[in-house]
Amino acid sequence: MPPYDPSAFPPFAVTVDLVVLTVRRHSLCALAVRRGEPPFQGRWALPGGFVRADEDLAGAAARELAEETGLHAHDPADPNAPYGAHLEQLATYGDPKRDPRMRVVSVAHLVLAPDLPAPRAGGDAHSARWAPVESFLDQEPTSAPEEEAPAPLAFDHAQILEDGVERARSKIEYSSLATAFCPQEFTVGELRRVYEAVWGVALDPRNFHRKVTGTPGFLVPTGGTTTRQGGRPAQLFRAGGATLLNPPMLRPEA
Amino acid sequence: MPPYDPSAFPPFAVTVDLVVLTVRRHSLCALAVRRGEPPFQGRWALPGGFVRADEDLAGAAARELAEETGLHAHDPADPNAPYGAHLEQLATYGDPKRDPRMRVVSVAHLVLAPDLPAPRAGGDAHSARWAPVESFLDQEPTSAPEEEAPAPLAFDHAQILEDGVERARSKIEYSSLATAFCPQEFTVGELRRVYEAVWGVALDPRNFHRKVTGTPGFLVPTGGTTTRQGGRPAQLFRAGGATLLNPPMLRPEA
DNA sequence: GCAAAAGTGTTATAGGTACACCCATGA
DNA sequence: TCATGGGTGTACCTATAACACTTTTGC
Repeated sequence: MPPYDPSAFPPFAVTVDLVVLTVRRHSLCALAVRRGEPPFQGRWALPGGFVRADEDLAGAAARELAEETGLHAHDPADPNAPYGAHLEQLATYGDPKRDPRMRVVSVAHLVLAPDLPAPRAGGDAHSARWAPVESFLDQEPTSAPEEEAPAPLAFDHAQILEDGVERARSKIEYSSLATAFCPQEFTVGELRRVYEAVWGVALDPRNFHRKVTGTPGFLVPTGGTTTRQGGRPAQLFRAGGATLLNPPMLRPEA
Repeated sequence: MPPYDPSAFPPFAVTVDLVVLTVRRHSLCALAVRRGEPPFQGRWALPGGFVRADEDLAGAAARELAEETGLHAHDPADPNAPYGAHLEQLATYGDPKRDPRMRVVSVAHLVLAPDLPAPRAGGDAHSARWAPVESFLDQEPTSAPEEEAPAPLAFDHAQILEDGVERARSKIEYSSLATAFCPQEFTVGELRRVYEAVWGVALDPRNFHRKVTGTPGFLVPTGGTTTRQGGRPAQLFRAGGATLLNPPMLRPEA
């Protein structure tokens, strides 16, 4: 690396973009915001913004998350921190032509959040929405046009979203991350519906129950029960300390 | 995102750093280069350099790899491309203070290569070396000081190397990436020694043989045999087309 | 013959799938 | 009483771990 010489390297803008996922009404949904300025004015895009001069990448992502949703991110380094959404770095996108204005490198982050109150974005409810991830990804006119399918996402955001969804799908296999989609206390059935929504499959409720309650460190019973799903009261659980599941959850094959 | 206004965002330098791993003499080794200029002059660091104005991130990583080692990266999008090292994006490091000179965001990449002829770096053999990854990571004086243990790596490169090693260790579990450490044709025993070196464990040769030859798409026999390891001649294999292994290889627990 | 590495067979056991069956609540 | 979801028991099957044993070379 050469000594400090500002003319020796080209200047870049660095942004963070957020893939914010949640499970609503049995379906995996992503947060999108409507762009107010060109390029791609009026199109949907992932939330994000410039990294400031004095903040690190995770900090910028957490700040953008709070500004766009009111969520605050959980800091895994501090287990006593208040409850918060899971945030992790996803990947970095730096094609020279990805932004027509200038050279922008975007460090994408993945956020997993429980089902939320309505999103807010600068107070304008029309400029932020949750939508099923397929509505952003299935852009070929395979079936009847649905009103759910907006124009393709701006920039390379469809690719970023697809990478984030795939990360989430694979990571809930071998980690306890699926609990990040649940409220603090949840039932085994609610957790199962998270897996079913993220993977897009049906799971056997009986084997699922045995498996998650038998995996050490995954779930700890709170002692309470709930009947909010109807039927027999279900035990309530919190996420246990384990982050890596052994044995892992197995995603059914195609 | 605000409209184009160069004063609205701080300028960053963007670099790529490379975690280049190989297996030599039954041990997982990383490539390091000696820094010629401050900061950290004379210390070992990961190879890397600035991203140019017109190249994308993977292209910059492939260029640096060729410049520092003579290796060229395999393009997974073109299976007919000539044999080459595996290259993938690892993670991005952007702490505001990670480089004392200026704000630098580094997009780290992971390279897996077969055992190589001696490294070269600008023709100066003294400025590049392979060393076991533990010699860079075990920086506490746990045992007798070895000549193998140089000063800690410059910048945050010890963290980057550790992340790269962990990525390699986990990825050979469920993908066929371990073959990237082998020459084009290799024996089951050679592949087993790769797993043993990367994981730092001993594996049962008999069960290993059954498992890798029984996993569809992992290995294809070339028909040839070799006796270069001594003992009974062993069949030679090439990497099969499969990238995801099903069932996965299981890393023995602690 | 002997050492060394390759490769096969066999057995015990853990974990998964499928599904019959019972439990506790609200309507 | 019935519908709904929660939860347990059990039989079958697949994959793995452990290890005895045979094969084919070099020396």
